Amino acid sequence: MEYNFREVEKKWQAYWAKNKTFQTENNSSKPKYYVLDMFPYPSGAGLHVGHPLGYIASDIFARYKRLKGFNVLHPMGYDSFGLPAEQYAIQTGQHPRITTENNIARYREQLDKIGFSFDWDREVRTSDPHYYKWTQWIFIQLFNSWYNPETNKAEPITALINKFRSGSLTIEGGWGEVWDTLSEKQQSDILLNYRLAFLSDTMVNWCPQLGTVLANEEVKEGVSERGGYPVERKLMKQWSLRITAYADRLLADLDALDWTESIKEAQRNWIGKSEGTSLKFNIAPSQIGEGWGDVFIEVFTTRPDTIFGVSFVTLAPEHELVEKLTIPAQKKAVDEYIAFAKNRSERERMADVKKITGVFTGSYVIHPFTGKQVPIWIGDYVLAGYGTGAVMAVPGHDSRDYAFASHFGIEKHIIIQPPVEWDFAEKSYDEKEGKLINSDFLNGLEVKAAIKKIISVIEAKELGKGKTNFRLRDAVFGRQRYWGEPIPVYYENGIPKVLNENELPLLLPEVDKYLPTETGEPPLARASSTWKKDGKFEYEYSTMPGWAGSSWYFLRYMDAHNDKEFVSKEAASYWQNVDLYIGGAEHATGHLLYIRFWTKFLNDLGLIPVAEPAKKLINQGMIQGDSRFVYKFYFVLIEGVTCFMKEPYRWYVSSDIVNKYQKGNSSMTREQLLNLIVNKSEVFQKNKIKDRDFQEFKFQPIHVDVNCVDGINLNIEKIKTWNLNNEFANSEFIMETGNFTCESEVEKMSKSKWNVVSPDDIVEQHGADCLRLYEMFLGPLEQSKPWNTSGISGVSNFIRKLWRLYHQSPSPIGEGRGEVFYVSNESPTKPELKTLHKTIKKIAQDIENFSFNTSVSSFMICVNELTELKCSKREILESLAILMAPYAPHIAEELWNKLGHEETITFAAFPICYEEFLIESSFNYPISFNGKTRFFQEYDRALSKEEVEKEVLTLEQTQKYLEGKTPKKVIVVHNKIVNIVI
RNA sequence: GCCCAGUUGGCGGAAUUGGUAGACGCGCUGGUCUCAAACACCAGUGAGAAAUCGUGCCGGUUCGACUCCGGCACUGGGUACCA
Repeated sequence: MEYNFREVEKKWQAYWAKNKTFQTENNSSKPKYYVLDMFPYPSGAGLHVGHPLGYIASDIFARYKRLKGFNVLHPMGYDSFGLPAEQYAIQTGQHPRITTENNIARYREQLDKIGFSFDWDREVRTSDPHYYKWTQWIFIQLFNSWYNPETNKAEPITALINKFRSGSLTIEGGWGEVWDTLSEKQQSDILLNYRLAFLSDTMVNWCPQLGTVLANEEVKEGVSERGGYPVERKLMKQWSLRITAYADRLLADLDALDWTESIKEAQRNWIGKSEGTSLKFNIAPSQIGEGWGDVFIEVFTTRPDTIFGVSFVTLAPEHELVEKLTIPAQKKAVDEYIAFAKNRSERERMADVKKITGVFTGSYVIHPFTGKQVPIWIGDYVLAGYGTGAVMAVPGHDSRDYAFASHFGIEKHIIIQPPVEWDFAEKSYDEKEGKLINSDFLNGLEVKAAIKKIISVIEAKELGKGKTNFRLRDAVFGRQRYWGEPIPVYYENGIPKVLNENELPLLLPEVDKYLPTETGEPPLARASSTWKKDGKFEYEYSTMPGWAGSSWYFLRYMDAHNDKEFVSKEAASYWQNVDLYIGGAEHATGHLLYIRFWTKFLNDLGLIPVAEPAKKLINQGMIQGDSRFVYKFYFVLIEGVTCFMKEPYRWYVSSDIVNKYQKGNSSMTREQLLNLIVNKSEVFQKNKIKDRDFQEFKFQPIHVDVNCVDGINLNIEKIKTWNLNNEFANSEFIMETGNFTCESEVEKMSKSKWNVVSPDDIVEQHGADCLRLYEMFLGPLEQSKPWNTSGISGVSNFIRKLWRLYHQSPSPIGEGRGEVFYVSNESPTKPELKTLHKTIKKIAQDIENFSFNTSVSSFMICVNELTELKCSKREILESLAILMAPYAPHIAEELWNKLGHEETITFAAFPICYEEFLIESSFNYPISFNGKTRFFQEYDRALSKEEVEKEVLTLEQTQKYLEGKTPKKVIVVHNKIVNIVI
């Protein structure tokens, strides 16, 4: 009987569920191993074949670790708060909870069919109140903490209050008061400057279409990552998290992580540490009016060595001194410019990065070393949020300053002699190489030495001091949306206060509509008037962003049902952190930074024993869609010619024909093309349309569902019933040969491009084991690749071949091969053992290296060889079943069962490779001449280098290639290669 | 612009430390089985008539380079004036 994957897979999935095979205990004598997948957002479209790629890889690894004797934690859950469900709710009125639950049910069904070894008893959903209670609880801890720069960690805010109270820390902001004499409001305002979760007026990314603010990571190229809506800068009172306090540690700890270099680089760039110095420029005395006091412009620069090259100073348009420094004559121009800069959206700014804009204030500063007057400009290439919002411009050695100076005709000074030829009329010299010139006391120094020297001078003269800046911004934490965790804050007399632990969770209230109120408040403001703290204080109306729940979920899996703590100390100390984390690289600077931040914070408070969430991270590549297009034929007939037909009627032309006409190889003329179409079309024939009747025509490629196409050949019957406004029902398909071919293109897999392939179809047709093996066989895990099912038959055949290996003759019972299960208890032969142990070695290596594609090949080779050897030895076949189990668990379980085992294969012992079976007595040396292999010669492995050399030179073939010459040199690498140099 | 990854037959890809380039699979070609087809099985398959040539291009190191070094091109991803 042939292998019946449908029956077998269903049977074992039911077995695993019933016996809770993958349920994991929090204590065990076995060593622990934690394998985690980035959990999915359950979208309405369901899983496509790209999703399971990482899940299959992690599942193989988890199953492998179980076979290796580890206590494996391998959970799954859902990141179930998010925009799509809410957008759907706005459109349909259906509560996002319902949509989300339906979507989760569908995801679960799809996941179950693939045979993953998840411990579903630990499932988490971020939108579940039992879960978000603890997300809120962590927020409260953030609110109640500050970052102590002395101990370099987060500490309770009460410690800070004590410092203020005792006077060991001065209260900043010119309060100069005794703490206890300050009002509650004043105290609250001061503390908000320290709390790790704080409320402040910040420039935020406001997305009007989504009606919410977005984090920097959620904005791509000036538009929202989800939906692609324009984003603008806006000053708003917002909850933020002080991630910048952790910038240094987030950067430094990257080095020790076993993550891909590209992700670490992305994080390093995002954090963007730059070391430089601050520097004061005094305002020229002539500018200073009455009552100005001690006014100066402070700039931040990483190139203090270029101080003598400064030819102007630029302020950001938002800089606080702009108004003061603008002279009356320039006021109009400056006001206009600031208005212009303000109204430019982020997208516009990015779109014309090259466009240089700015305006002169009319004022000057005094150069701190030369004493000369330096003009003050305003330019929006200077960002208010970075450094001090002011720069010293050195056009000769900074390309942005160069562009600005060139545009406005400001002088440029050359103060570094480039070590290479340089045309300063062309561009600035930005490199940190070369000797200083025209720079007074810095002359003759190399750049690096000059930087050192100037900083010491600046510090000695108290003009500024060494300073580090980060590109990383604090993370905006509030969203003006409904479907998220309520922020556990209420306002008492305008003072934000957090709830007590026993008041959690603060449940998401019911609302009549999921839209902002008429007054522009977030949807939570629609909650009933009784939704108030103690019936009187208003709650915060913002909810948390999508990344809140995912920033700590790896901890909840350790102790998913704990209603006393977010995770128990015992569970956290047993599981520590994730040993292997698999997910997409798109989370490089978002999720992966936040989860590290929260982990460090919880670690600082002593709540968990680790400071990093995941030791090893693997990024699976994206599976792209392979889209198919058909060419639609549009035409205009010349005047007077009419074509009668039932409306609507359409023509599609096979791509091979269109390409012959279009691809510029002129293998088909316009007449030939039209003739062909006219001849093949019944309608044109009936209406006696001729090629000359066409005034003009064109072909337009339109997407068709890839599921209606076999390779590139369109299934015409299928497409006619494909329900896209009945587009294809009443149509003619013009083709030359028997096949109607489509165009193809690799694009992102998306519903709108009709190139989505669901894993369900593959599982239905070929089985889960086949899907698992095929997704792995496709190529290296980390590489992106288009989905293409053309090779799936190879894997499908392999599974059948594997099955037959356990059923092959000599069977004492059945007649034909593959009829009856049969293994023999005889001792295996040497070649059989060699094949097995070679495979054990390879598979173990491959799994450890996450090279799953090559292990599938090895299995194929193994099965091919054993089939060839007609092997039916129990000793071999049992080991093979275990080897296969992580990859193709269903068939492995079935074979294991037939081999007579009552228990699941999950906890069998991974076979051990014995090298002695791999040793061969001889080696087939490749004999090469000048590095090119020409022939082979077999010698005993014990033969020495010298003996091999002697033997090779006597060979007839060697003489042939030597052509009578004496070899210059003969290299023999023992049991590797012989190379003869002529 | 900057950063990262990649470029190997018709296709997906393999080659573990510099040592047989193209494993394995798809596709294709021929054959066996069949009334026929599908399935299955067997054989062949980088190019070239051959000598030889071949891992994006140019150069280097080496007895020997897909692998190391220098330069360039292209593709994909990230980032966007961060002083």
